Formats: sequence, C-alpha cells, structure tokens
Amino acid sequence: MGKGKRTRVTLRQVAQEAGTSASTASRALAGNGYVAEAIKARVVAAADRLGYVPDVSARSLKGRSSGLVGLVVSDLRNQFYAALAAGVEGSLAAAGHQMVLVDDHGSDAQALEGARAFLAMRAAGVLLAPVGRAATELLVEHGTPVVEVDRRSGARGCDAVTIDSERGARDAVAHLLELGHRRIAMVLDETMWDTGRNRLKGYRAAHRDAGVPLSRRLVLDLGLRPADPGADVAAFLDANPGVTAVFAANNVVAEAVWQELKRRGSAVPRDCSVISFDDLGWMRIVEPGLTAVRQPVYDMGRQAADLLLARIAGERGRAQTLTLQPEFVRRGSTCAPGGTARTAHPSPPGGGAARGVGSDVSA
Amino acid sequence: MGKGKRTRVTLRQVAQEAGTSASTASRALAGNGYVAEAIKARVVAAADRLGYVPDVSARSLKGRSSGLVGLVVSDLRNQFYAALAAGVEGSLAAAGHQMVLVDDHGSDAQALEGARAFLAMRAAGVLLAPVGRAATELLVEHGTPVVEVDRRSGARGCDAVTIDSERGARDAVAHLLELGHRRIAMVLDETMWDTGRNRLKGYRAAHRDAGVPLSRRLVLDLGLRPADPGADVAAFLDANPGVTAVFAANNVVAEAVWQELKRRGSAVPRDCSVISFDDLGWMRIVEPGLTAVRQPVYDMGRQAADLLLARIAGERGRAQTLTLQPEFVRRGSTCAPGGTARTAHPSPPGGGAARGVGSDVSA
DNA sequence: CTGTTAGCGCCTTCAA
DNA sequence: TTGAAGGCGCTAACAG
Repeated sequence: MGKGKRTRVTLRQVAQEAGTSASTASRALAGNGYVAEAIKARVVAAADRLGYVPDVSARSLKGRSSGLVGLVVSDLRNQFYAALAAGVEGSLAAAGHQMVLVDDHGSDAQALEGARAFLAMRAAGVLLAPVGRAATELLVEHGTPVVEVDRRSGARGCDAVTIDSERGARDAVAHLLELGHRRIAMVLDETMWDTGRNRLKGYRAAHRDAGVPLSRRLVLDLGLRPADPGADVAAFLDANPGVTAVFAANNVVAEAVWQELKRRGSAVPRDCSVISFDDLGWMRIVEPGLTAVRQPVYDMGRQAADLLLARIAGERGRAQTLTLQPEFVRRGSTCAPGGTARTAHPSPPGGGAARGVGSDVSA
Repeated sequence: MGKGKRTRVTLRQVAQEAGTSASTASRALAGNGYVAEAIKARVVAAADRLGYVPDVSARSLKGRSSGLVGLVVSDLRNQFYAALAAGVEGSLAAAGHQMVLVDDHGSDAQALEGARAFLAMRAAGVLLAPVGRAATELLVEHGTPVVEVDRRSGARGCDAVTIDSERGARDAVAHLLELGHRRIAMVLDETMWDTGRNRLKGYRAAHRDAGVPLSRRLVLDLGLRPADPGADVAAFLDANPGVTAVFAANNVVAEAVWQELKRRGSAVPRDCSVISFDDLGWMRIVEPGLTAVRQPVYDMGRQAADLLLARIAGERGRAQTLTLQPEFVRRGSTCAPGGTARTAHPSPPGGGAARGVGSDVSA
C-alpha cells in the first residue's frame, strides 16, 4: 500500500522481496506444503508490503476451475428472483465463492449465451432457473455441476430445488372452495414452465377433490410480458361476471389482478376474493392484506447453493430434487362469496395459519 | 456436441482436428491476423464439432483483464439495489461483459473483501455503492476503473453516478410546508452516508427557505438494521404528538412508518401526511397512494455501467460525477394538516406532477 | 524444508 | 499466409 502501482505485483516479486523462490512464496501464501515459520512470515510481510493480490486466472489455468459460480434468473427486477439471488449469494459468499449473475429475460437464447460464458470462465458450478433445457444440457455435457432452481427443465444430470407448486395451488384453491366459491378464476402468465403448469394442475386437482366442475373459460393466460395485463384482466372479468374469486399464479399476475379490481371499484373480498401464489411485502401492507401462498424463496436460493457447493466439493451420487413446501397464509382478501359469513379478520398482524411447512427429498 | 467429455477441449485439439497449427486456429477463431478462408472455415467447423469453448483464464493471463465487472451493493433484497443491479446487468450484458455481484450487507469489511476478490479476478472494472472509502481506494490504487453509484465515498480517482438527494428532499419537504405543515418529522436510518446526510440537508434547507424553525427532536434516526423499527417509530410518534407529517428518507423507513401509522389507526393523510424518498411499486398500490420522490434507479445503474464501460475502453480524462434528478410524485398521502383544504386527489392513476426531471454533469 | 523444472491454454512476435 | 517459439502467473512434481 502506498504508491499507486501500474504493474501488478507478481508472486515472483514477492519472493524476491522476501529473498526466497517463487515456489516457497507460493507455499507460504497458500498454506500448502512445508515452509519454515520464519520464511513464511517474511513472505507474508513482503506480500503485504507490496500489496500482492494472487491472480485467479493463473491459478485456475493450472487447476481445474475458477471459484466463480454462475446464476441465471429471468428478471432481476422481480422481487422473487432478487430474493433468490440474495439467498444464493449469501451461501456462496460464506463459502468463499463469487456469484456471476446473468439475467436471461426469459429468453432461451440468452440463457444459453450465459451458459457459454460460464463455460468460458470455467465456472465451478451453475445455478439456474431454467427457461429451456439447452443451457442445462450444455453445461452438464461439459461436466459443470448444475442445480436448477424454482423450475425444472427436464434435462438430466442435474440437481434441483423447487417449490411444490401443485400442492400450494391446491391448498389455496381448496380454501376458496371451502368458503363456498364455485366460479374461481385462475390467472397466469405462462404454462410452458412447470411452475405455471403445476399450479394449474393444483387448481384442477382442488376442483376435482371437491367435485366442482371445471371450466376452461375460467383460466386466463396473460402470457409473459403482456402489453397491458390490466386490460386483459378487465376484459376477462367482464366476460365472466360470475367469478367470485381469483387465484393468481404469481406475484406479477397478482399485482395486475389487484390493481384492476381496485380500478373498477370491486370490494375485496366482498365482491371478489383474491389469492396470490408468492407472498411479497406489499401484500402484507395493502388493505385488506392478501391471502397468499408463501414460498421460502431466499431459503430456496440458499439450499440450492448448498447443494451445488456439495457437488463442487466432489460429492457423487444420483441427481437429487429437493422439494420445498409453501405455506398458506390467510389474510383479509378471502371470504365467502358475497361477503357473507366472513370469517377472516381484516388483516391479522402476524399473518395467518401455517400449513405444509417443511421440506422433503425425493430422488 | 454429442458425447459427454471429461477433458476440456483445447485450442490445440481444435487445430489438430482441423489439420493446422494452434496459432492459425487462434487467429481463425479470434479473427485477428491473416487466415485463408478455407482454413478458417475448417477451424470453425472443427471447433464447433468438438464443442470448443475458449478459456478466459488463459486469455486474461496473457492479456490484461478478464471481461468481468464487479458490482457491490448493500442489500440485494432491497428492491432499490435489485433494480440498480438490473440496470447494471442490462448495460454490461449488451457489451458482452459478465457481472459479478457481491452483497456487502452494509459492512465495510465485506465490501473490501469483495474488492480484493475483484482484484484477484482481474476485473475489468468495478461498480459499487460505497459503504466506506477503503474498497474504492484499494481498487483505484491498483488501477482498476471504479464508478461509485448512488452514494459517494469521497475517495478520489473514480467516477460516480448519484441522485440529487438534497434537492429531492427539499422539494418534498417544501411541498409539506406549502400545505401548511409546521411540525414535520424526518425519519432515516443512517447519516453516515451522503444519501442520508444530503436528504437531511434538504429537509433543513426547505425549512430555512420557508422560515420555519427546526427542531432536532423531529429527526429520528433508526440506524441501519434496527431491531424493531416499528417500535422506535411508535415511541417517537408518542413523544411528538404535534407531528402532522413524516418525511421518510428511503423505502425501508417509509415502510416502517406506514405500517406503524396503520397499526395505530392513524388516518393518512388526515391525521398524518407521509412522503417517501424512493418510489416502490407498493406505494402506488396502497390506499391512499404514497406521495414519493422517485429515483431513476434502473437508469442510474445503466448509466453507471456505461460510464465504466467507457473507462474500460480506455477513456481518459478527469473523474466525472453524474447527478440524476429525482422526480416528485404527488399521490394521496399528503394534504394540509388536519385534512382541511385537501387538494390531493385520492390516488391519481398516473402519478402526479413531475419536477426536476433530467440530469446534469459536473466535474 | 527449499529451489528448480515444467507446464496449464492462449496469444503474439518472429521467421519462413 | 502459416508455423514455431516464448511467456503470461502460478503451482505441482521432483530433486537437493
């Protein structure tokens, strides 16, 4: 530290400064092999004095990989993915790894580009919320450990951590059915990923369980990045005046639904009950609070990273899928149709009843 | 593509497959130097066939730096930082760079650790929301281009992109004063960074401008990561019953204030007006909508990244500070004290009056 | 315990 | 237009 340097300090220079050879200096700094205490101290002091920073490029050129771990998400501005990334980062940082973050904006091509970049940088491993199987397959083929998060692409040879979408959706819709709703709409923005598909499955399963007939008309798929989701929801509600409750498949959809209901002056839950899959901060803040299926997002990130770290550390064995259970949180946005026999408290401070907490492993 | 490979494909292997030398293959793939078209095609085909991926470690060992760019933020779960990161990523990805994201959790030590990691990976440049000057100084000293975002540490030798906190705060508080408020509280969670400090300055300046006396009692500093911000706000409000308006210094504080007001049954804005510095999605969703100082966060990330890219590309010249102007958005959470002469519409769909849009550069 | 030797994969002179 | 040679910074053998 002191004078600004133009040339990076190399190990050789440190060794010279300490009056020893490069290999000894290497051993002293890395802590491998035998080095006399005295020399070691001299080397460390010299490194310190010169502001030495080891070059990971050189290091990973020798060894196997850089310490970098890639993460691909579909929309960093979506709190869901931000929380996921935060969880991943926390776990990786604790293990001394760096996280390279790529936003694929839901595009298969961009995910693949990201994967290629990870390959090029010899990433130690990659976590991704898949948008297709190409990226995963490319990485696996090259021997890079991969853990899929949130969704599964169907590619083989990688671990995964997901949330039980079907169960979460089934519980939510069952709640509405129990309250007496018979015309329950489901709004989603994609069915090409297993998250959307499984939530739809859960919606259907709940109906079957209750012996309530299904109608295709009650399912609205906005598609990813709808131009004007509010308008689509509006048109849908106009076309289906009998709807007394809406199940929104994720936080983005939930926001669109909520805003449209507010815009048209519908009273929630009296005129229409609402449940969101995914529980964000604002859902606790609005009045009434939104009944929601909470996903342990941050934790999912952490656990996925841990799984990956284990693979990086050399753990063998079959690919595992960790399925996390969501938690049903009842707030004020759901009640019996027409507002009769309202059992929900307006907005309980603490949240609501927990259900299905925990997680289980399946091969 | 095809058979899973255990050993990474090297340039030499590609060359061999194409029946040429490594140097020629290098030129063919990199596009440097002269290569016969026929040979070039053969090499490209071979590379493709073998699934060749260049090794950036080797490449950056030769050259100067890896194509990696570091970003340090203080809390990825905070939507503000997530949006910032998204902006940065967008710009970097477009330029073919990868973003390495580090969350320092507001800790100087962790930021420094991140900086060291960036140095070790020979990052092409680094963007950071500084928590101290140590990280910036270390990087600058080693010749790594740095752009500070959102805040400035005071370290020299780096560019910066910030938002005019003082002006944003002054405008907001002036609005409250114009409405007739005289006991306006300001709640913040830090004054060690220039964001908090400057917002406080703006708060004071507005009072001075209006000739309204200031009282230290009206400023509540919760401190970063308060154990129970709600309780602190509650105690503060109890101790200052005369307060008719609250100016919250950022989205975290705004949420705490909002929740506490709701908890105690205060009617906003009749009993208490509220303004937030930083405009998040939920502030548009709640009833009434929150009057807010909107920051062009995503854009700040983009612009900061662009500035850094220019430096990486070799742009010389003095360090620049780009100051972005916030936009005052009036919604329903502000009115005259006591709810008299209420001029605000309950919750205008589009937002409110814009003010101070644009940006300017200063050396 | 320490120094010498030999590359990791790539790119960049330099000759041919 | 192409190939051979050398070296980026580091570390893992191998002597000494």
